[in-house]
Amino acid sequence: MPELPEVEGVVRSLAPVSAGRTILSVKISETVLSAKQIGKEAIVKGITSEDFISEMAGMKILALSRRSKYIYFHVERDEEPYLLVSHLGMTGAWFVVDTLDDIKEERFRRHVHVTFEMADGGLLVYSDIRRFGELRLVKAESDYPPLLEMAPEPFSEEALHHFLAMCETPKYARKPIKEVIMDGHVISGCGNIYATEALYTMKIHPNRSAGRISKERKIELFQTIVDVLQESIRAGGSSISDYRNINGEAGTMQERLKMYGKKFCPGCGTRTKSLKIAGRTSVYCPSCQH
DNA sequence: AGCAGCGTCCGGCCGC
DNA sequence: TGCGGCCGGACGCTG
Repeated sequence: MPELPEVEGVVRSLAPVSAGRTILSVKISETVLSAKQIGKEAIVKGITSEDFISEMAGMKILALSRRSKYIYFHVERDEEPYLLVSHLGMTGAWFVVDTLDDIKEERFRRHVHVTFEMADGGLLVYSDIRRFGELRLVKAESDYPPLLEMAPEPFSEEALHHFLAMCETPKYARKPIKEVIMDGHVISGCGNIYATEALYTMKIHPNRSAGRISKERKIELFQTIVDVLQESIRAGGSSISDYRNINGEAGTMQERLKMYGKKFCPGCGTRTKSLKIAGRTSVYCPSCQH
């Protein structure tokens, strides 16, 4: 389940082996081709398969960056810049290999959906077991408004003020704090794992209304989220279920998690509880979190 | 106009 | 061993 730290790890490992290379041609899996043919938006979004294939041919990858949980491939063709935006969804993964057989893990090898054949011979491969991910080619972020509506990067200077201001709007003030911090319009890149961890560290019940937390505590909560995201980046991300970086390496952050997926509170030993908030499982300690 | 709530995209896994 | 139900980021649509 890639959240910001996992996506950061992908960008860091993918950039050095893909930047500077040129895409010769593109292959899309039969699964995706037929899904798109019957009108579904399958992985390659906002464009027909044929157009994606012809648009991507000849693209040179200039650089990679991360924005929230999105990977941005900065590309150009005939000196015209484009952005190839990649979201990993639940189970997306990138590989740089010579042949598909080099993808060692069978479950990824079985679900290869987009293969970019590079001019220098290698392959840049997108695999996605559940197909919740997406690839979207745009001229610029403004071509796809949701990209402009994302909260600032959590490590940027304006992120804290953005968070505090959003908490005070009528839309968010009465919502559960967990729903608020997981909303990409409020904080970028904080998914279920890190929201769960930060609320546990802060001893805040996930269902508490955002408006019923003092400004001081909200500032501390924000800093806790930033800290846990940075700790996870340093640890190479959390390898829960299907996340690997492009070298097939698993991160170690999952070993440092204190509440996500736990049956008992590591602090007091109380059996944890779980409730649904905004459709997502939210684990907490009923004794420590209020 | 803006928002809440639901549908959508799926394979894997769990429990019966 | 077979199978129905559940899970989940984030957008898009509906009412």
